[in-house]
Amino acid sequence: MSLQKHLSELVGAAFASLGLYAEFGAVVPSQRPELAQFQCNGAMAAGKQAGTAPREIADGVVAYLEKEPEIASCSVAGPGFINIILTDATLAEWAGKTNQDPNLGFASPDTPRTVVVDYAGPNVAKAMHVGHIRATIIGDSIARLLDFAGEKVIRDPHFGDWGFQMGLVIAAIEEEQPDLPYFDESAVEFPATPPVSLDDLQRIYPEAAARAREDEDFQALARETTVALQQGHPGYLALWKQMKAVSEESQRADFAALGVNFDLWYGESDVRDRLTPLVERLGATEFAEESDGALIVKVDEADDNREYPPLILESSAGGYLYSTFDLATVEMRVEDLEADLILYVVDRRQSDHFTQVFRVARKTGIAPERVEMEHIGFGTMNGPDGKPFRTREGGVVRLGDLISMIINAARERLDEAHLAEEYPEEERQQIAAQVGVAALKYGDLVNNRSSDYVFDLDRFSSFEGKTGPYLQYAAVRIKSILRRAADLGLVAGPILAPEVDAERELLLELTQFPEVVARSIELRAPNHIAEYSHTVAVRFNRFYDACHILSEPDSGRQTSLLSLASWTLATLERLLDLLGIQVPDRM
RNA sequence: GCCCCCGUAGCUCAGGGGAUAGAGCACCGGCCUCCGGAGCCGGGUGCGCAGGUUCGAAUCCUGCCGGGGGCACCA
Repeated sequence: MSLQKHLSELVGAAFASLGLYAEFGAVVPSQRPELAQFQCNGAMAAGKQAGTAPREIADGVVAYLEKEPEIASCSVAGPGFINIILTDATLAEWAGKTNQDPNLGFASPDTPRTVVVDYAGPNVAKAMHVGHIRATIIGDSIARLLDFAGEKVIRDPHFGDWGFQMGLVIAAIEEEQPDLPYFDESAVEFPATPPVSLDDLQRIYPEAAARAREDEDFQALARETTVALQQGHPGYLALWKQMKAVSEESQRADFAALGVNFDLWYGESDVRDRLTPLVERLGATEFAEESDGALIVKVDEADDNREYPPLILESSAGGYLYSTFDLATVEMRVEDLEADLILYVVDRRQSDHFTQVFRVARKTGIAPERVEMEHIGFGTMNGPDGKPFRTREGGVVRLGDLISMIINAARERLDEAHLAEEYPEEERQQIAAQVGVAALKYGDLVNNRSSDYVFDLDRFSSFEGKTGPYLQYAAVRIKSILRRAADLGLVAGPILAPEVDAERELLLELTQFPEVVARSIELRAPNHIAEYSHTVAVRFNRFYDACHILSEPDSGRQTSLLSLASWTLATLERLLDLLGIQVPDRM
């Protein structure tokens, strides 16, 4: 139970004592900190419903609350705002309860759900690029949030490895090097090493894609190649496996650099055995029909204000496209993984695609009613010019390059600031990596996920302002105090009633942790965590300035302040962990 | 053409139907016998425009203007 929930129940009881719904008692942090700590706005709504003057109701609530020992003062303001200030003893009591709780006051659900988080979405045949950064970072944070909240989380990168892009690349390679054994119908053995490097693929794929747009013959060839692969052509399959291995190697490196892990390592191809049976089954239902040589399912619904394109089950060439992969993947996640909720952390430009998939999955029974599916869309990462982030030459920036870029920037900032100068080189580089990744992740996650944002290397890697490095620095400073305190033999003690404003405000801020986490999960919005972590750091810095722990003469108070500092650190580290950011021990 | 998203301070961005709309940067001024000053304190005439709903709107609805995106065999 959080302090805010506890208060809401208390105020709810006050409303109930007046014969009104307890729900009106919902309490939120005060918007006017100089007036109160918490406020309840329920009197206005209650007044309207009961046909009574809001202030009259508020007066009644206040009269009830004034008798509560936890409440120091309580008053009505404006049209019927109820302002509440708690006694310092109550704050200390709640601090004591939350401080030692590993979940920092957050209560897990009674019945965890199985949640599949589908994010990152790398493609075979190319290295990850900036377009994957948000999917990876946001998806990872959402998975961490759900995991912290006690859900059973299954992280799945969902490789794009079975579609038309594979046919394109294979067809292009076949044309370039037709003598390779993969293309020899009679071959039964294939080379152990791939005929192409990742750099080759980086070149071949865009070229082939561009050519297919203009060259109808090549396009048809690539489609046929895709179908052949999907139908199990041995040579194509062997080549495909090798290309997959080549790109996975670089993708694993990128994920490792970002500190992102998955529970599964599945792609479209992992449901390939489900494709034909699924299409045959749906093809026999009233939902499917033939159109322009393709097998489609219409997805329009009665109260739509627009027309949707149909979902394509099977292309006119006889191959399967990503909608079919996604449907089969839903089926797999429902049947094999027993998912209750599937989250797709994918660029919001694909919202029509997910509308199609969700509707078809629902109406064909692939996704039973109990299974929820959500598209968690996000906006684009732009460059300083406001257009999608590119290299100076106008090319696509590889994710690995972006990561190196920001780690180098972090290293430069550390050197400039003469931080970590006396540490071993290995540790300095390790710190630079942690700081760089923090800069990248925080710079992304602090934005509302559905809006576009501007990637600014210098700003993100700065130690000043609302940045990842600033938060790491704040946490490191607390660690430093705790280390020094330990050296002096000081042990954290019970949290006493706060005496100064900065101390009280920090304490109050820390009690908001459960609400912020809950809201962040509900909205699938890590930016609330990011904003809150900054607020906590700012509150701590004020406290740090106002309360000097190590020189505090009163030992009871000193150990209380120490506890507050360690509670802050625990909160900050947890918040940053939810964003996928690590805090070095020193920097 | 139809549909979706966005428009908030000089800049980059938050903002949950509630009071006086916030943060960071930048700029100006203070604070170092003290735990890491990469800190703290102070400095602000901003919700694209016009209507509507509501006791109350940046938030919900309608229209307009401006920007971005999407519209079946790519993912």
